[in-house]
Amino acid sequence: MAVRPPISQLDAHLGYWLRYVSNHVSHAFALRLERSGVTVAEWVLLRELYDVDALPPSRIADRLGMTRGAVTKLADRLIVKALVAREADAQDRRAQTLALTKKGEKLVPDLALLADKNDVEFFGHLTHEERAGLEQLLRALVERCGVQKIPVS
Amino acid sequence: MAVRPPISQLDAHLGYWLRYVSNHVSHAFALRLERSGVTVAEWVLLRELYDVDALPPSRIADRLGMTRGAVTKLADRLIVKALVAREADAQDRRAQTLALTKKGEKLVPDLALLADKNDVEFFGHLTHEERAGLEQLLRALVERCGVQKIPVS
DNA sequence: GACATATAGTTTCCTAGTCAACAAATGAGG
DNA sequence: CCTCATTTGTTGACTAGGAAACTATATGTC
Repeated sequence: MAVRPPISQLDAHLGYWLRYVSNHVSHAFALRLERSGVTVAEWVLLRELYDVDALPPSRIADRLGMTRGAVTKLADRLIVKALVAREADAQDRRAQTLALTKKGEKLVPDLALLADKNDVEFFGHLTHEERAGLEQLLRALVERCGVQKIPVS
Repeated sequence: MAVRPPISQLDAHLGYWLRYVSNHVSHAFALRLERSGVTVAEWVLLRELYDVDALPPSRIADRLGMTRGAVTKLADRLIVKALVAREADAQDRRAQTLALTKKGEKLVPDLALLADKNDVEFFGHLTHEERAGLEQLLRALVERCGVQKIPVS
């Protein structure tokens, strides 16, 4: 084999390790959610709606960092599952609003427990200092990147 | 609005922050790669082939944590771009092998520089200790999760 | 040797996004 | 008012991946 100029290894990058761990944590969480018939993106939307009465899809698209088209389809799926309801806006006839149904409202706290458990599974063994340090470091990185969206995938 | 039972916030989870940062780092890298007409998954495959003469698709699927079907398509795209070549295995007529073309071999070091730059953009401002600590923590997490795959997306 | 089983890669169907074109409604300027 | 630009949500074409069925070849057993 021809000798090739040496270049940096994939795993020489922090971005590599970050994605590695992040993928695993998310995948494990997706598996937990699976039994409830909900995807991670769906969970995030549901969780957003839990804290407020209702949100227009466009706001959700902004917050989740998705296109409006994607939110339309995401909402469609949640409506089919009867977890979310669409309502017309009284003032602006272009606009809508999405809100949790009773069923959705009931489900979200259970899913939140799954999220808690998942975090414990992966980070529970860290010391308090390690956890705090990691969170602070990640928050600082986000700060530096400017205002950003909720990671959905 | 009905008062709802309080539950944990999305951003109370380390997994949330991890994904948040990871998504941004990867997205920024994808933008850098874009000018070379290569996706992140394609980059990872190219980088894997750089260190060896050739690999069968099944090995690649294992290493990248993708299905063999996905590797077939990924390889197809790289072949169209003339960065990778398929070769039949002499011994086993089921098997193939993927290898970099001259063009691919030439491109990979450039892409490696992009990866380096991207990592500097996001983590360059950290102290040496912070970087080392983060990497060690992430490596330890991976260790705990067992042997895993290269994160591709 | 012949047949059952396993393996390598492909293909098809499905999911979940993006992007760009679109229709309907609003709002701002003349 | 009227018109033109903007905004809201939807749609359709496309991309990238997973799951499982499929084809061809190899292997192991009787």
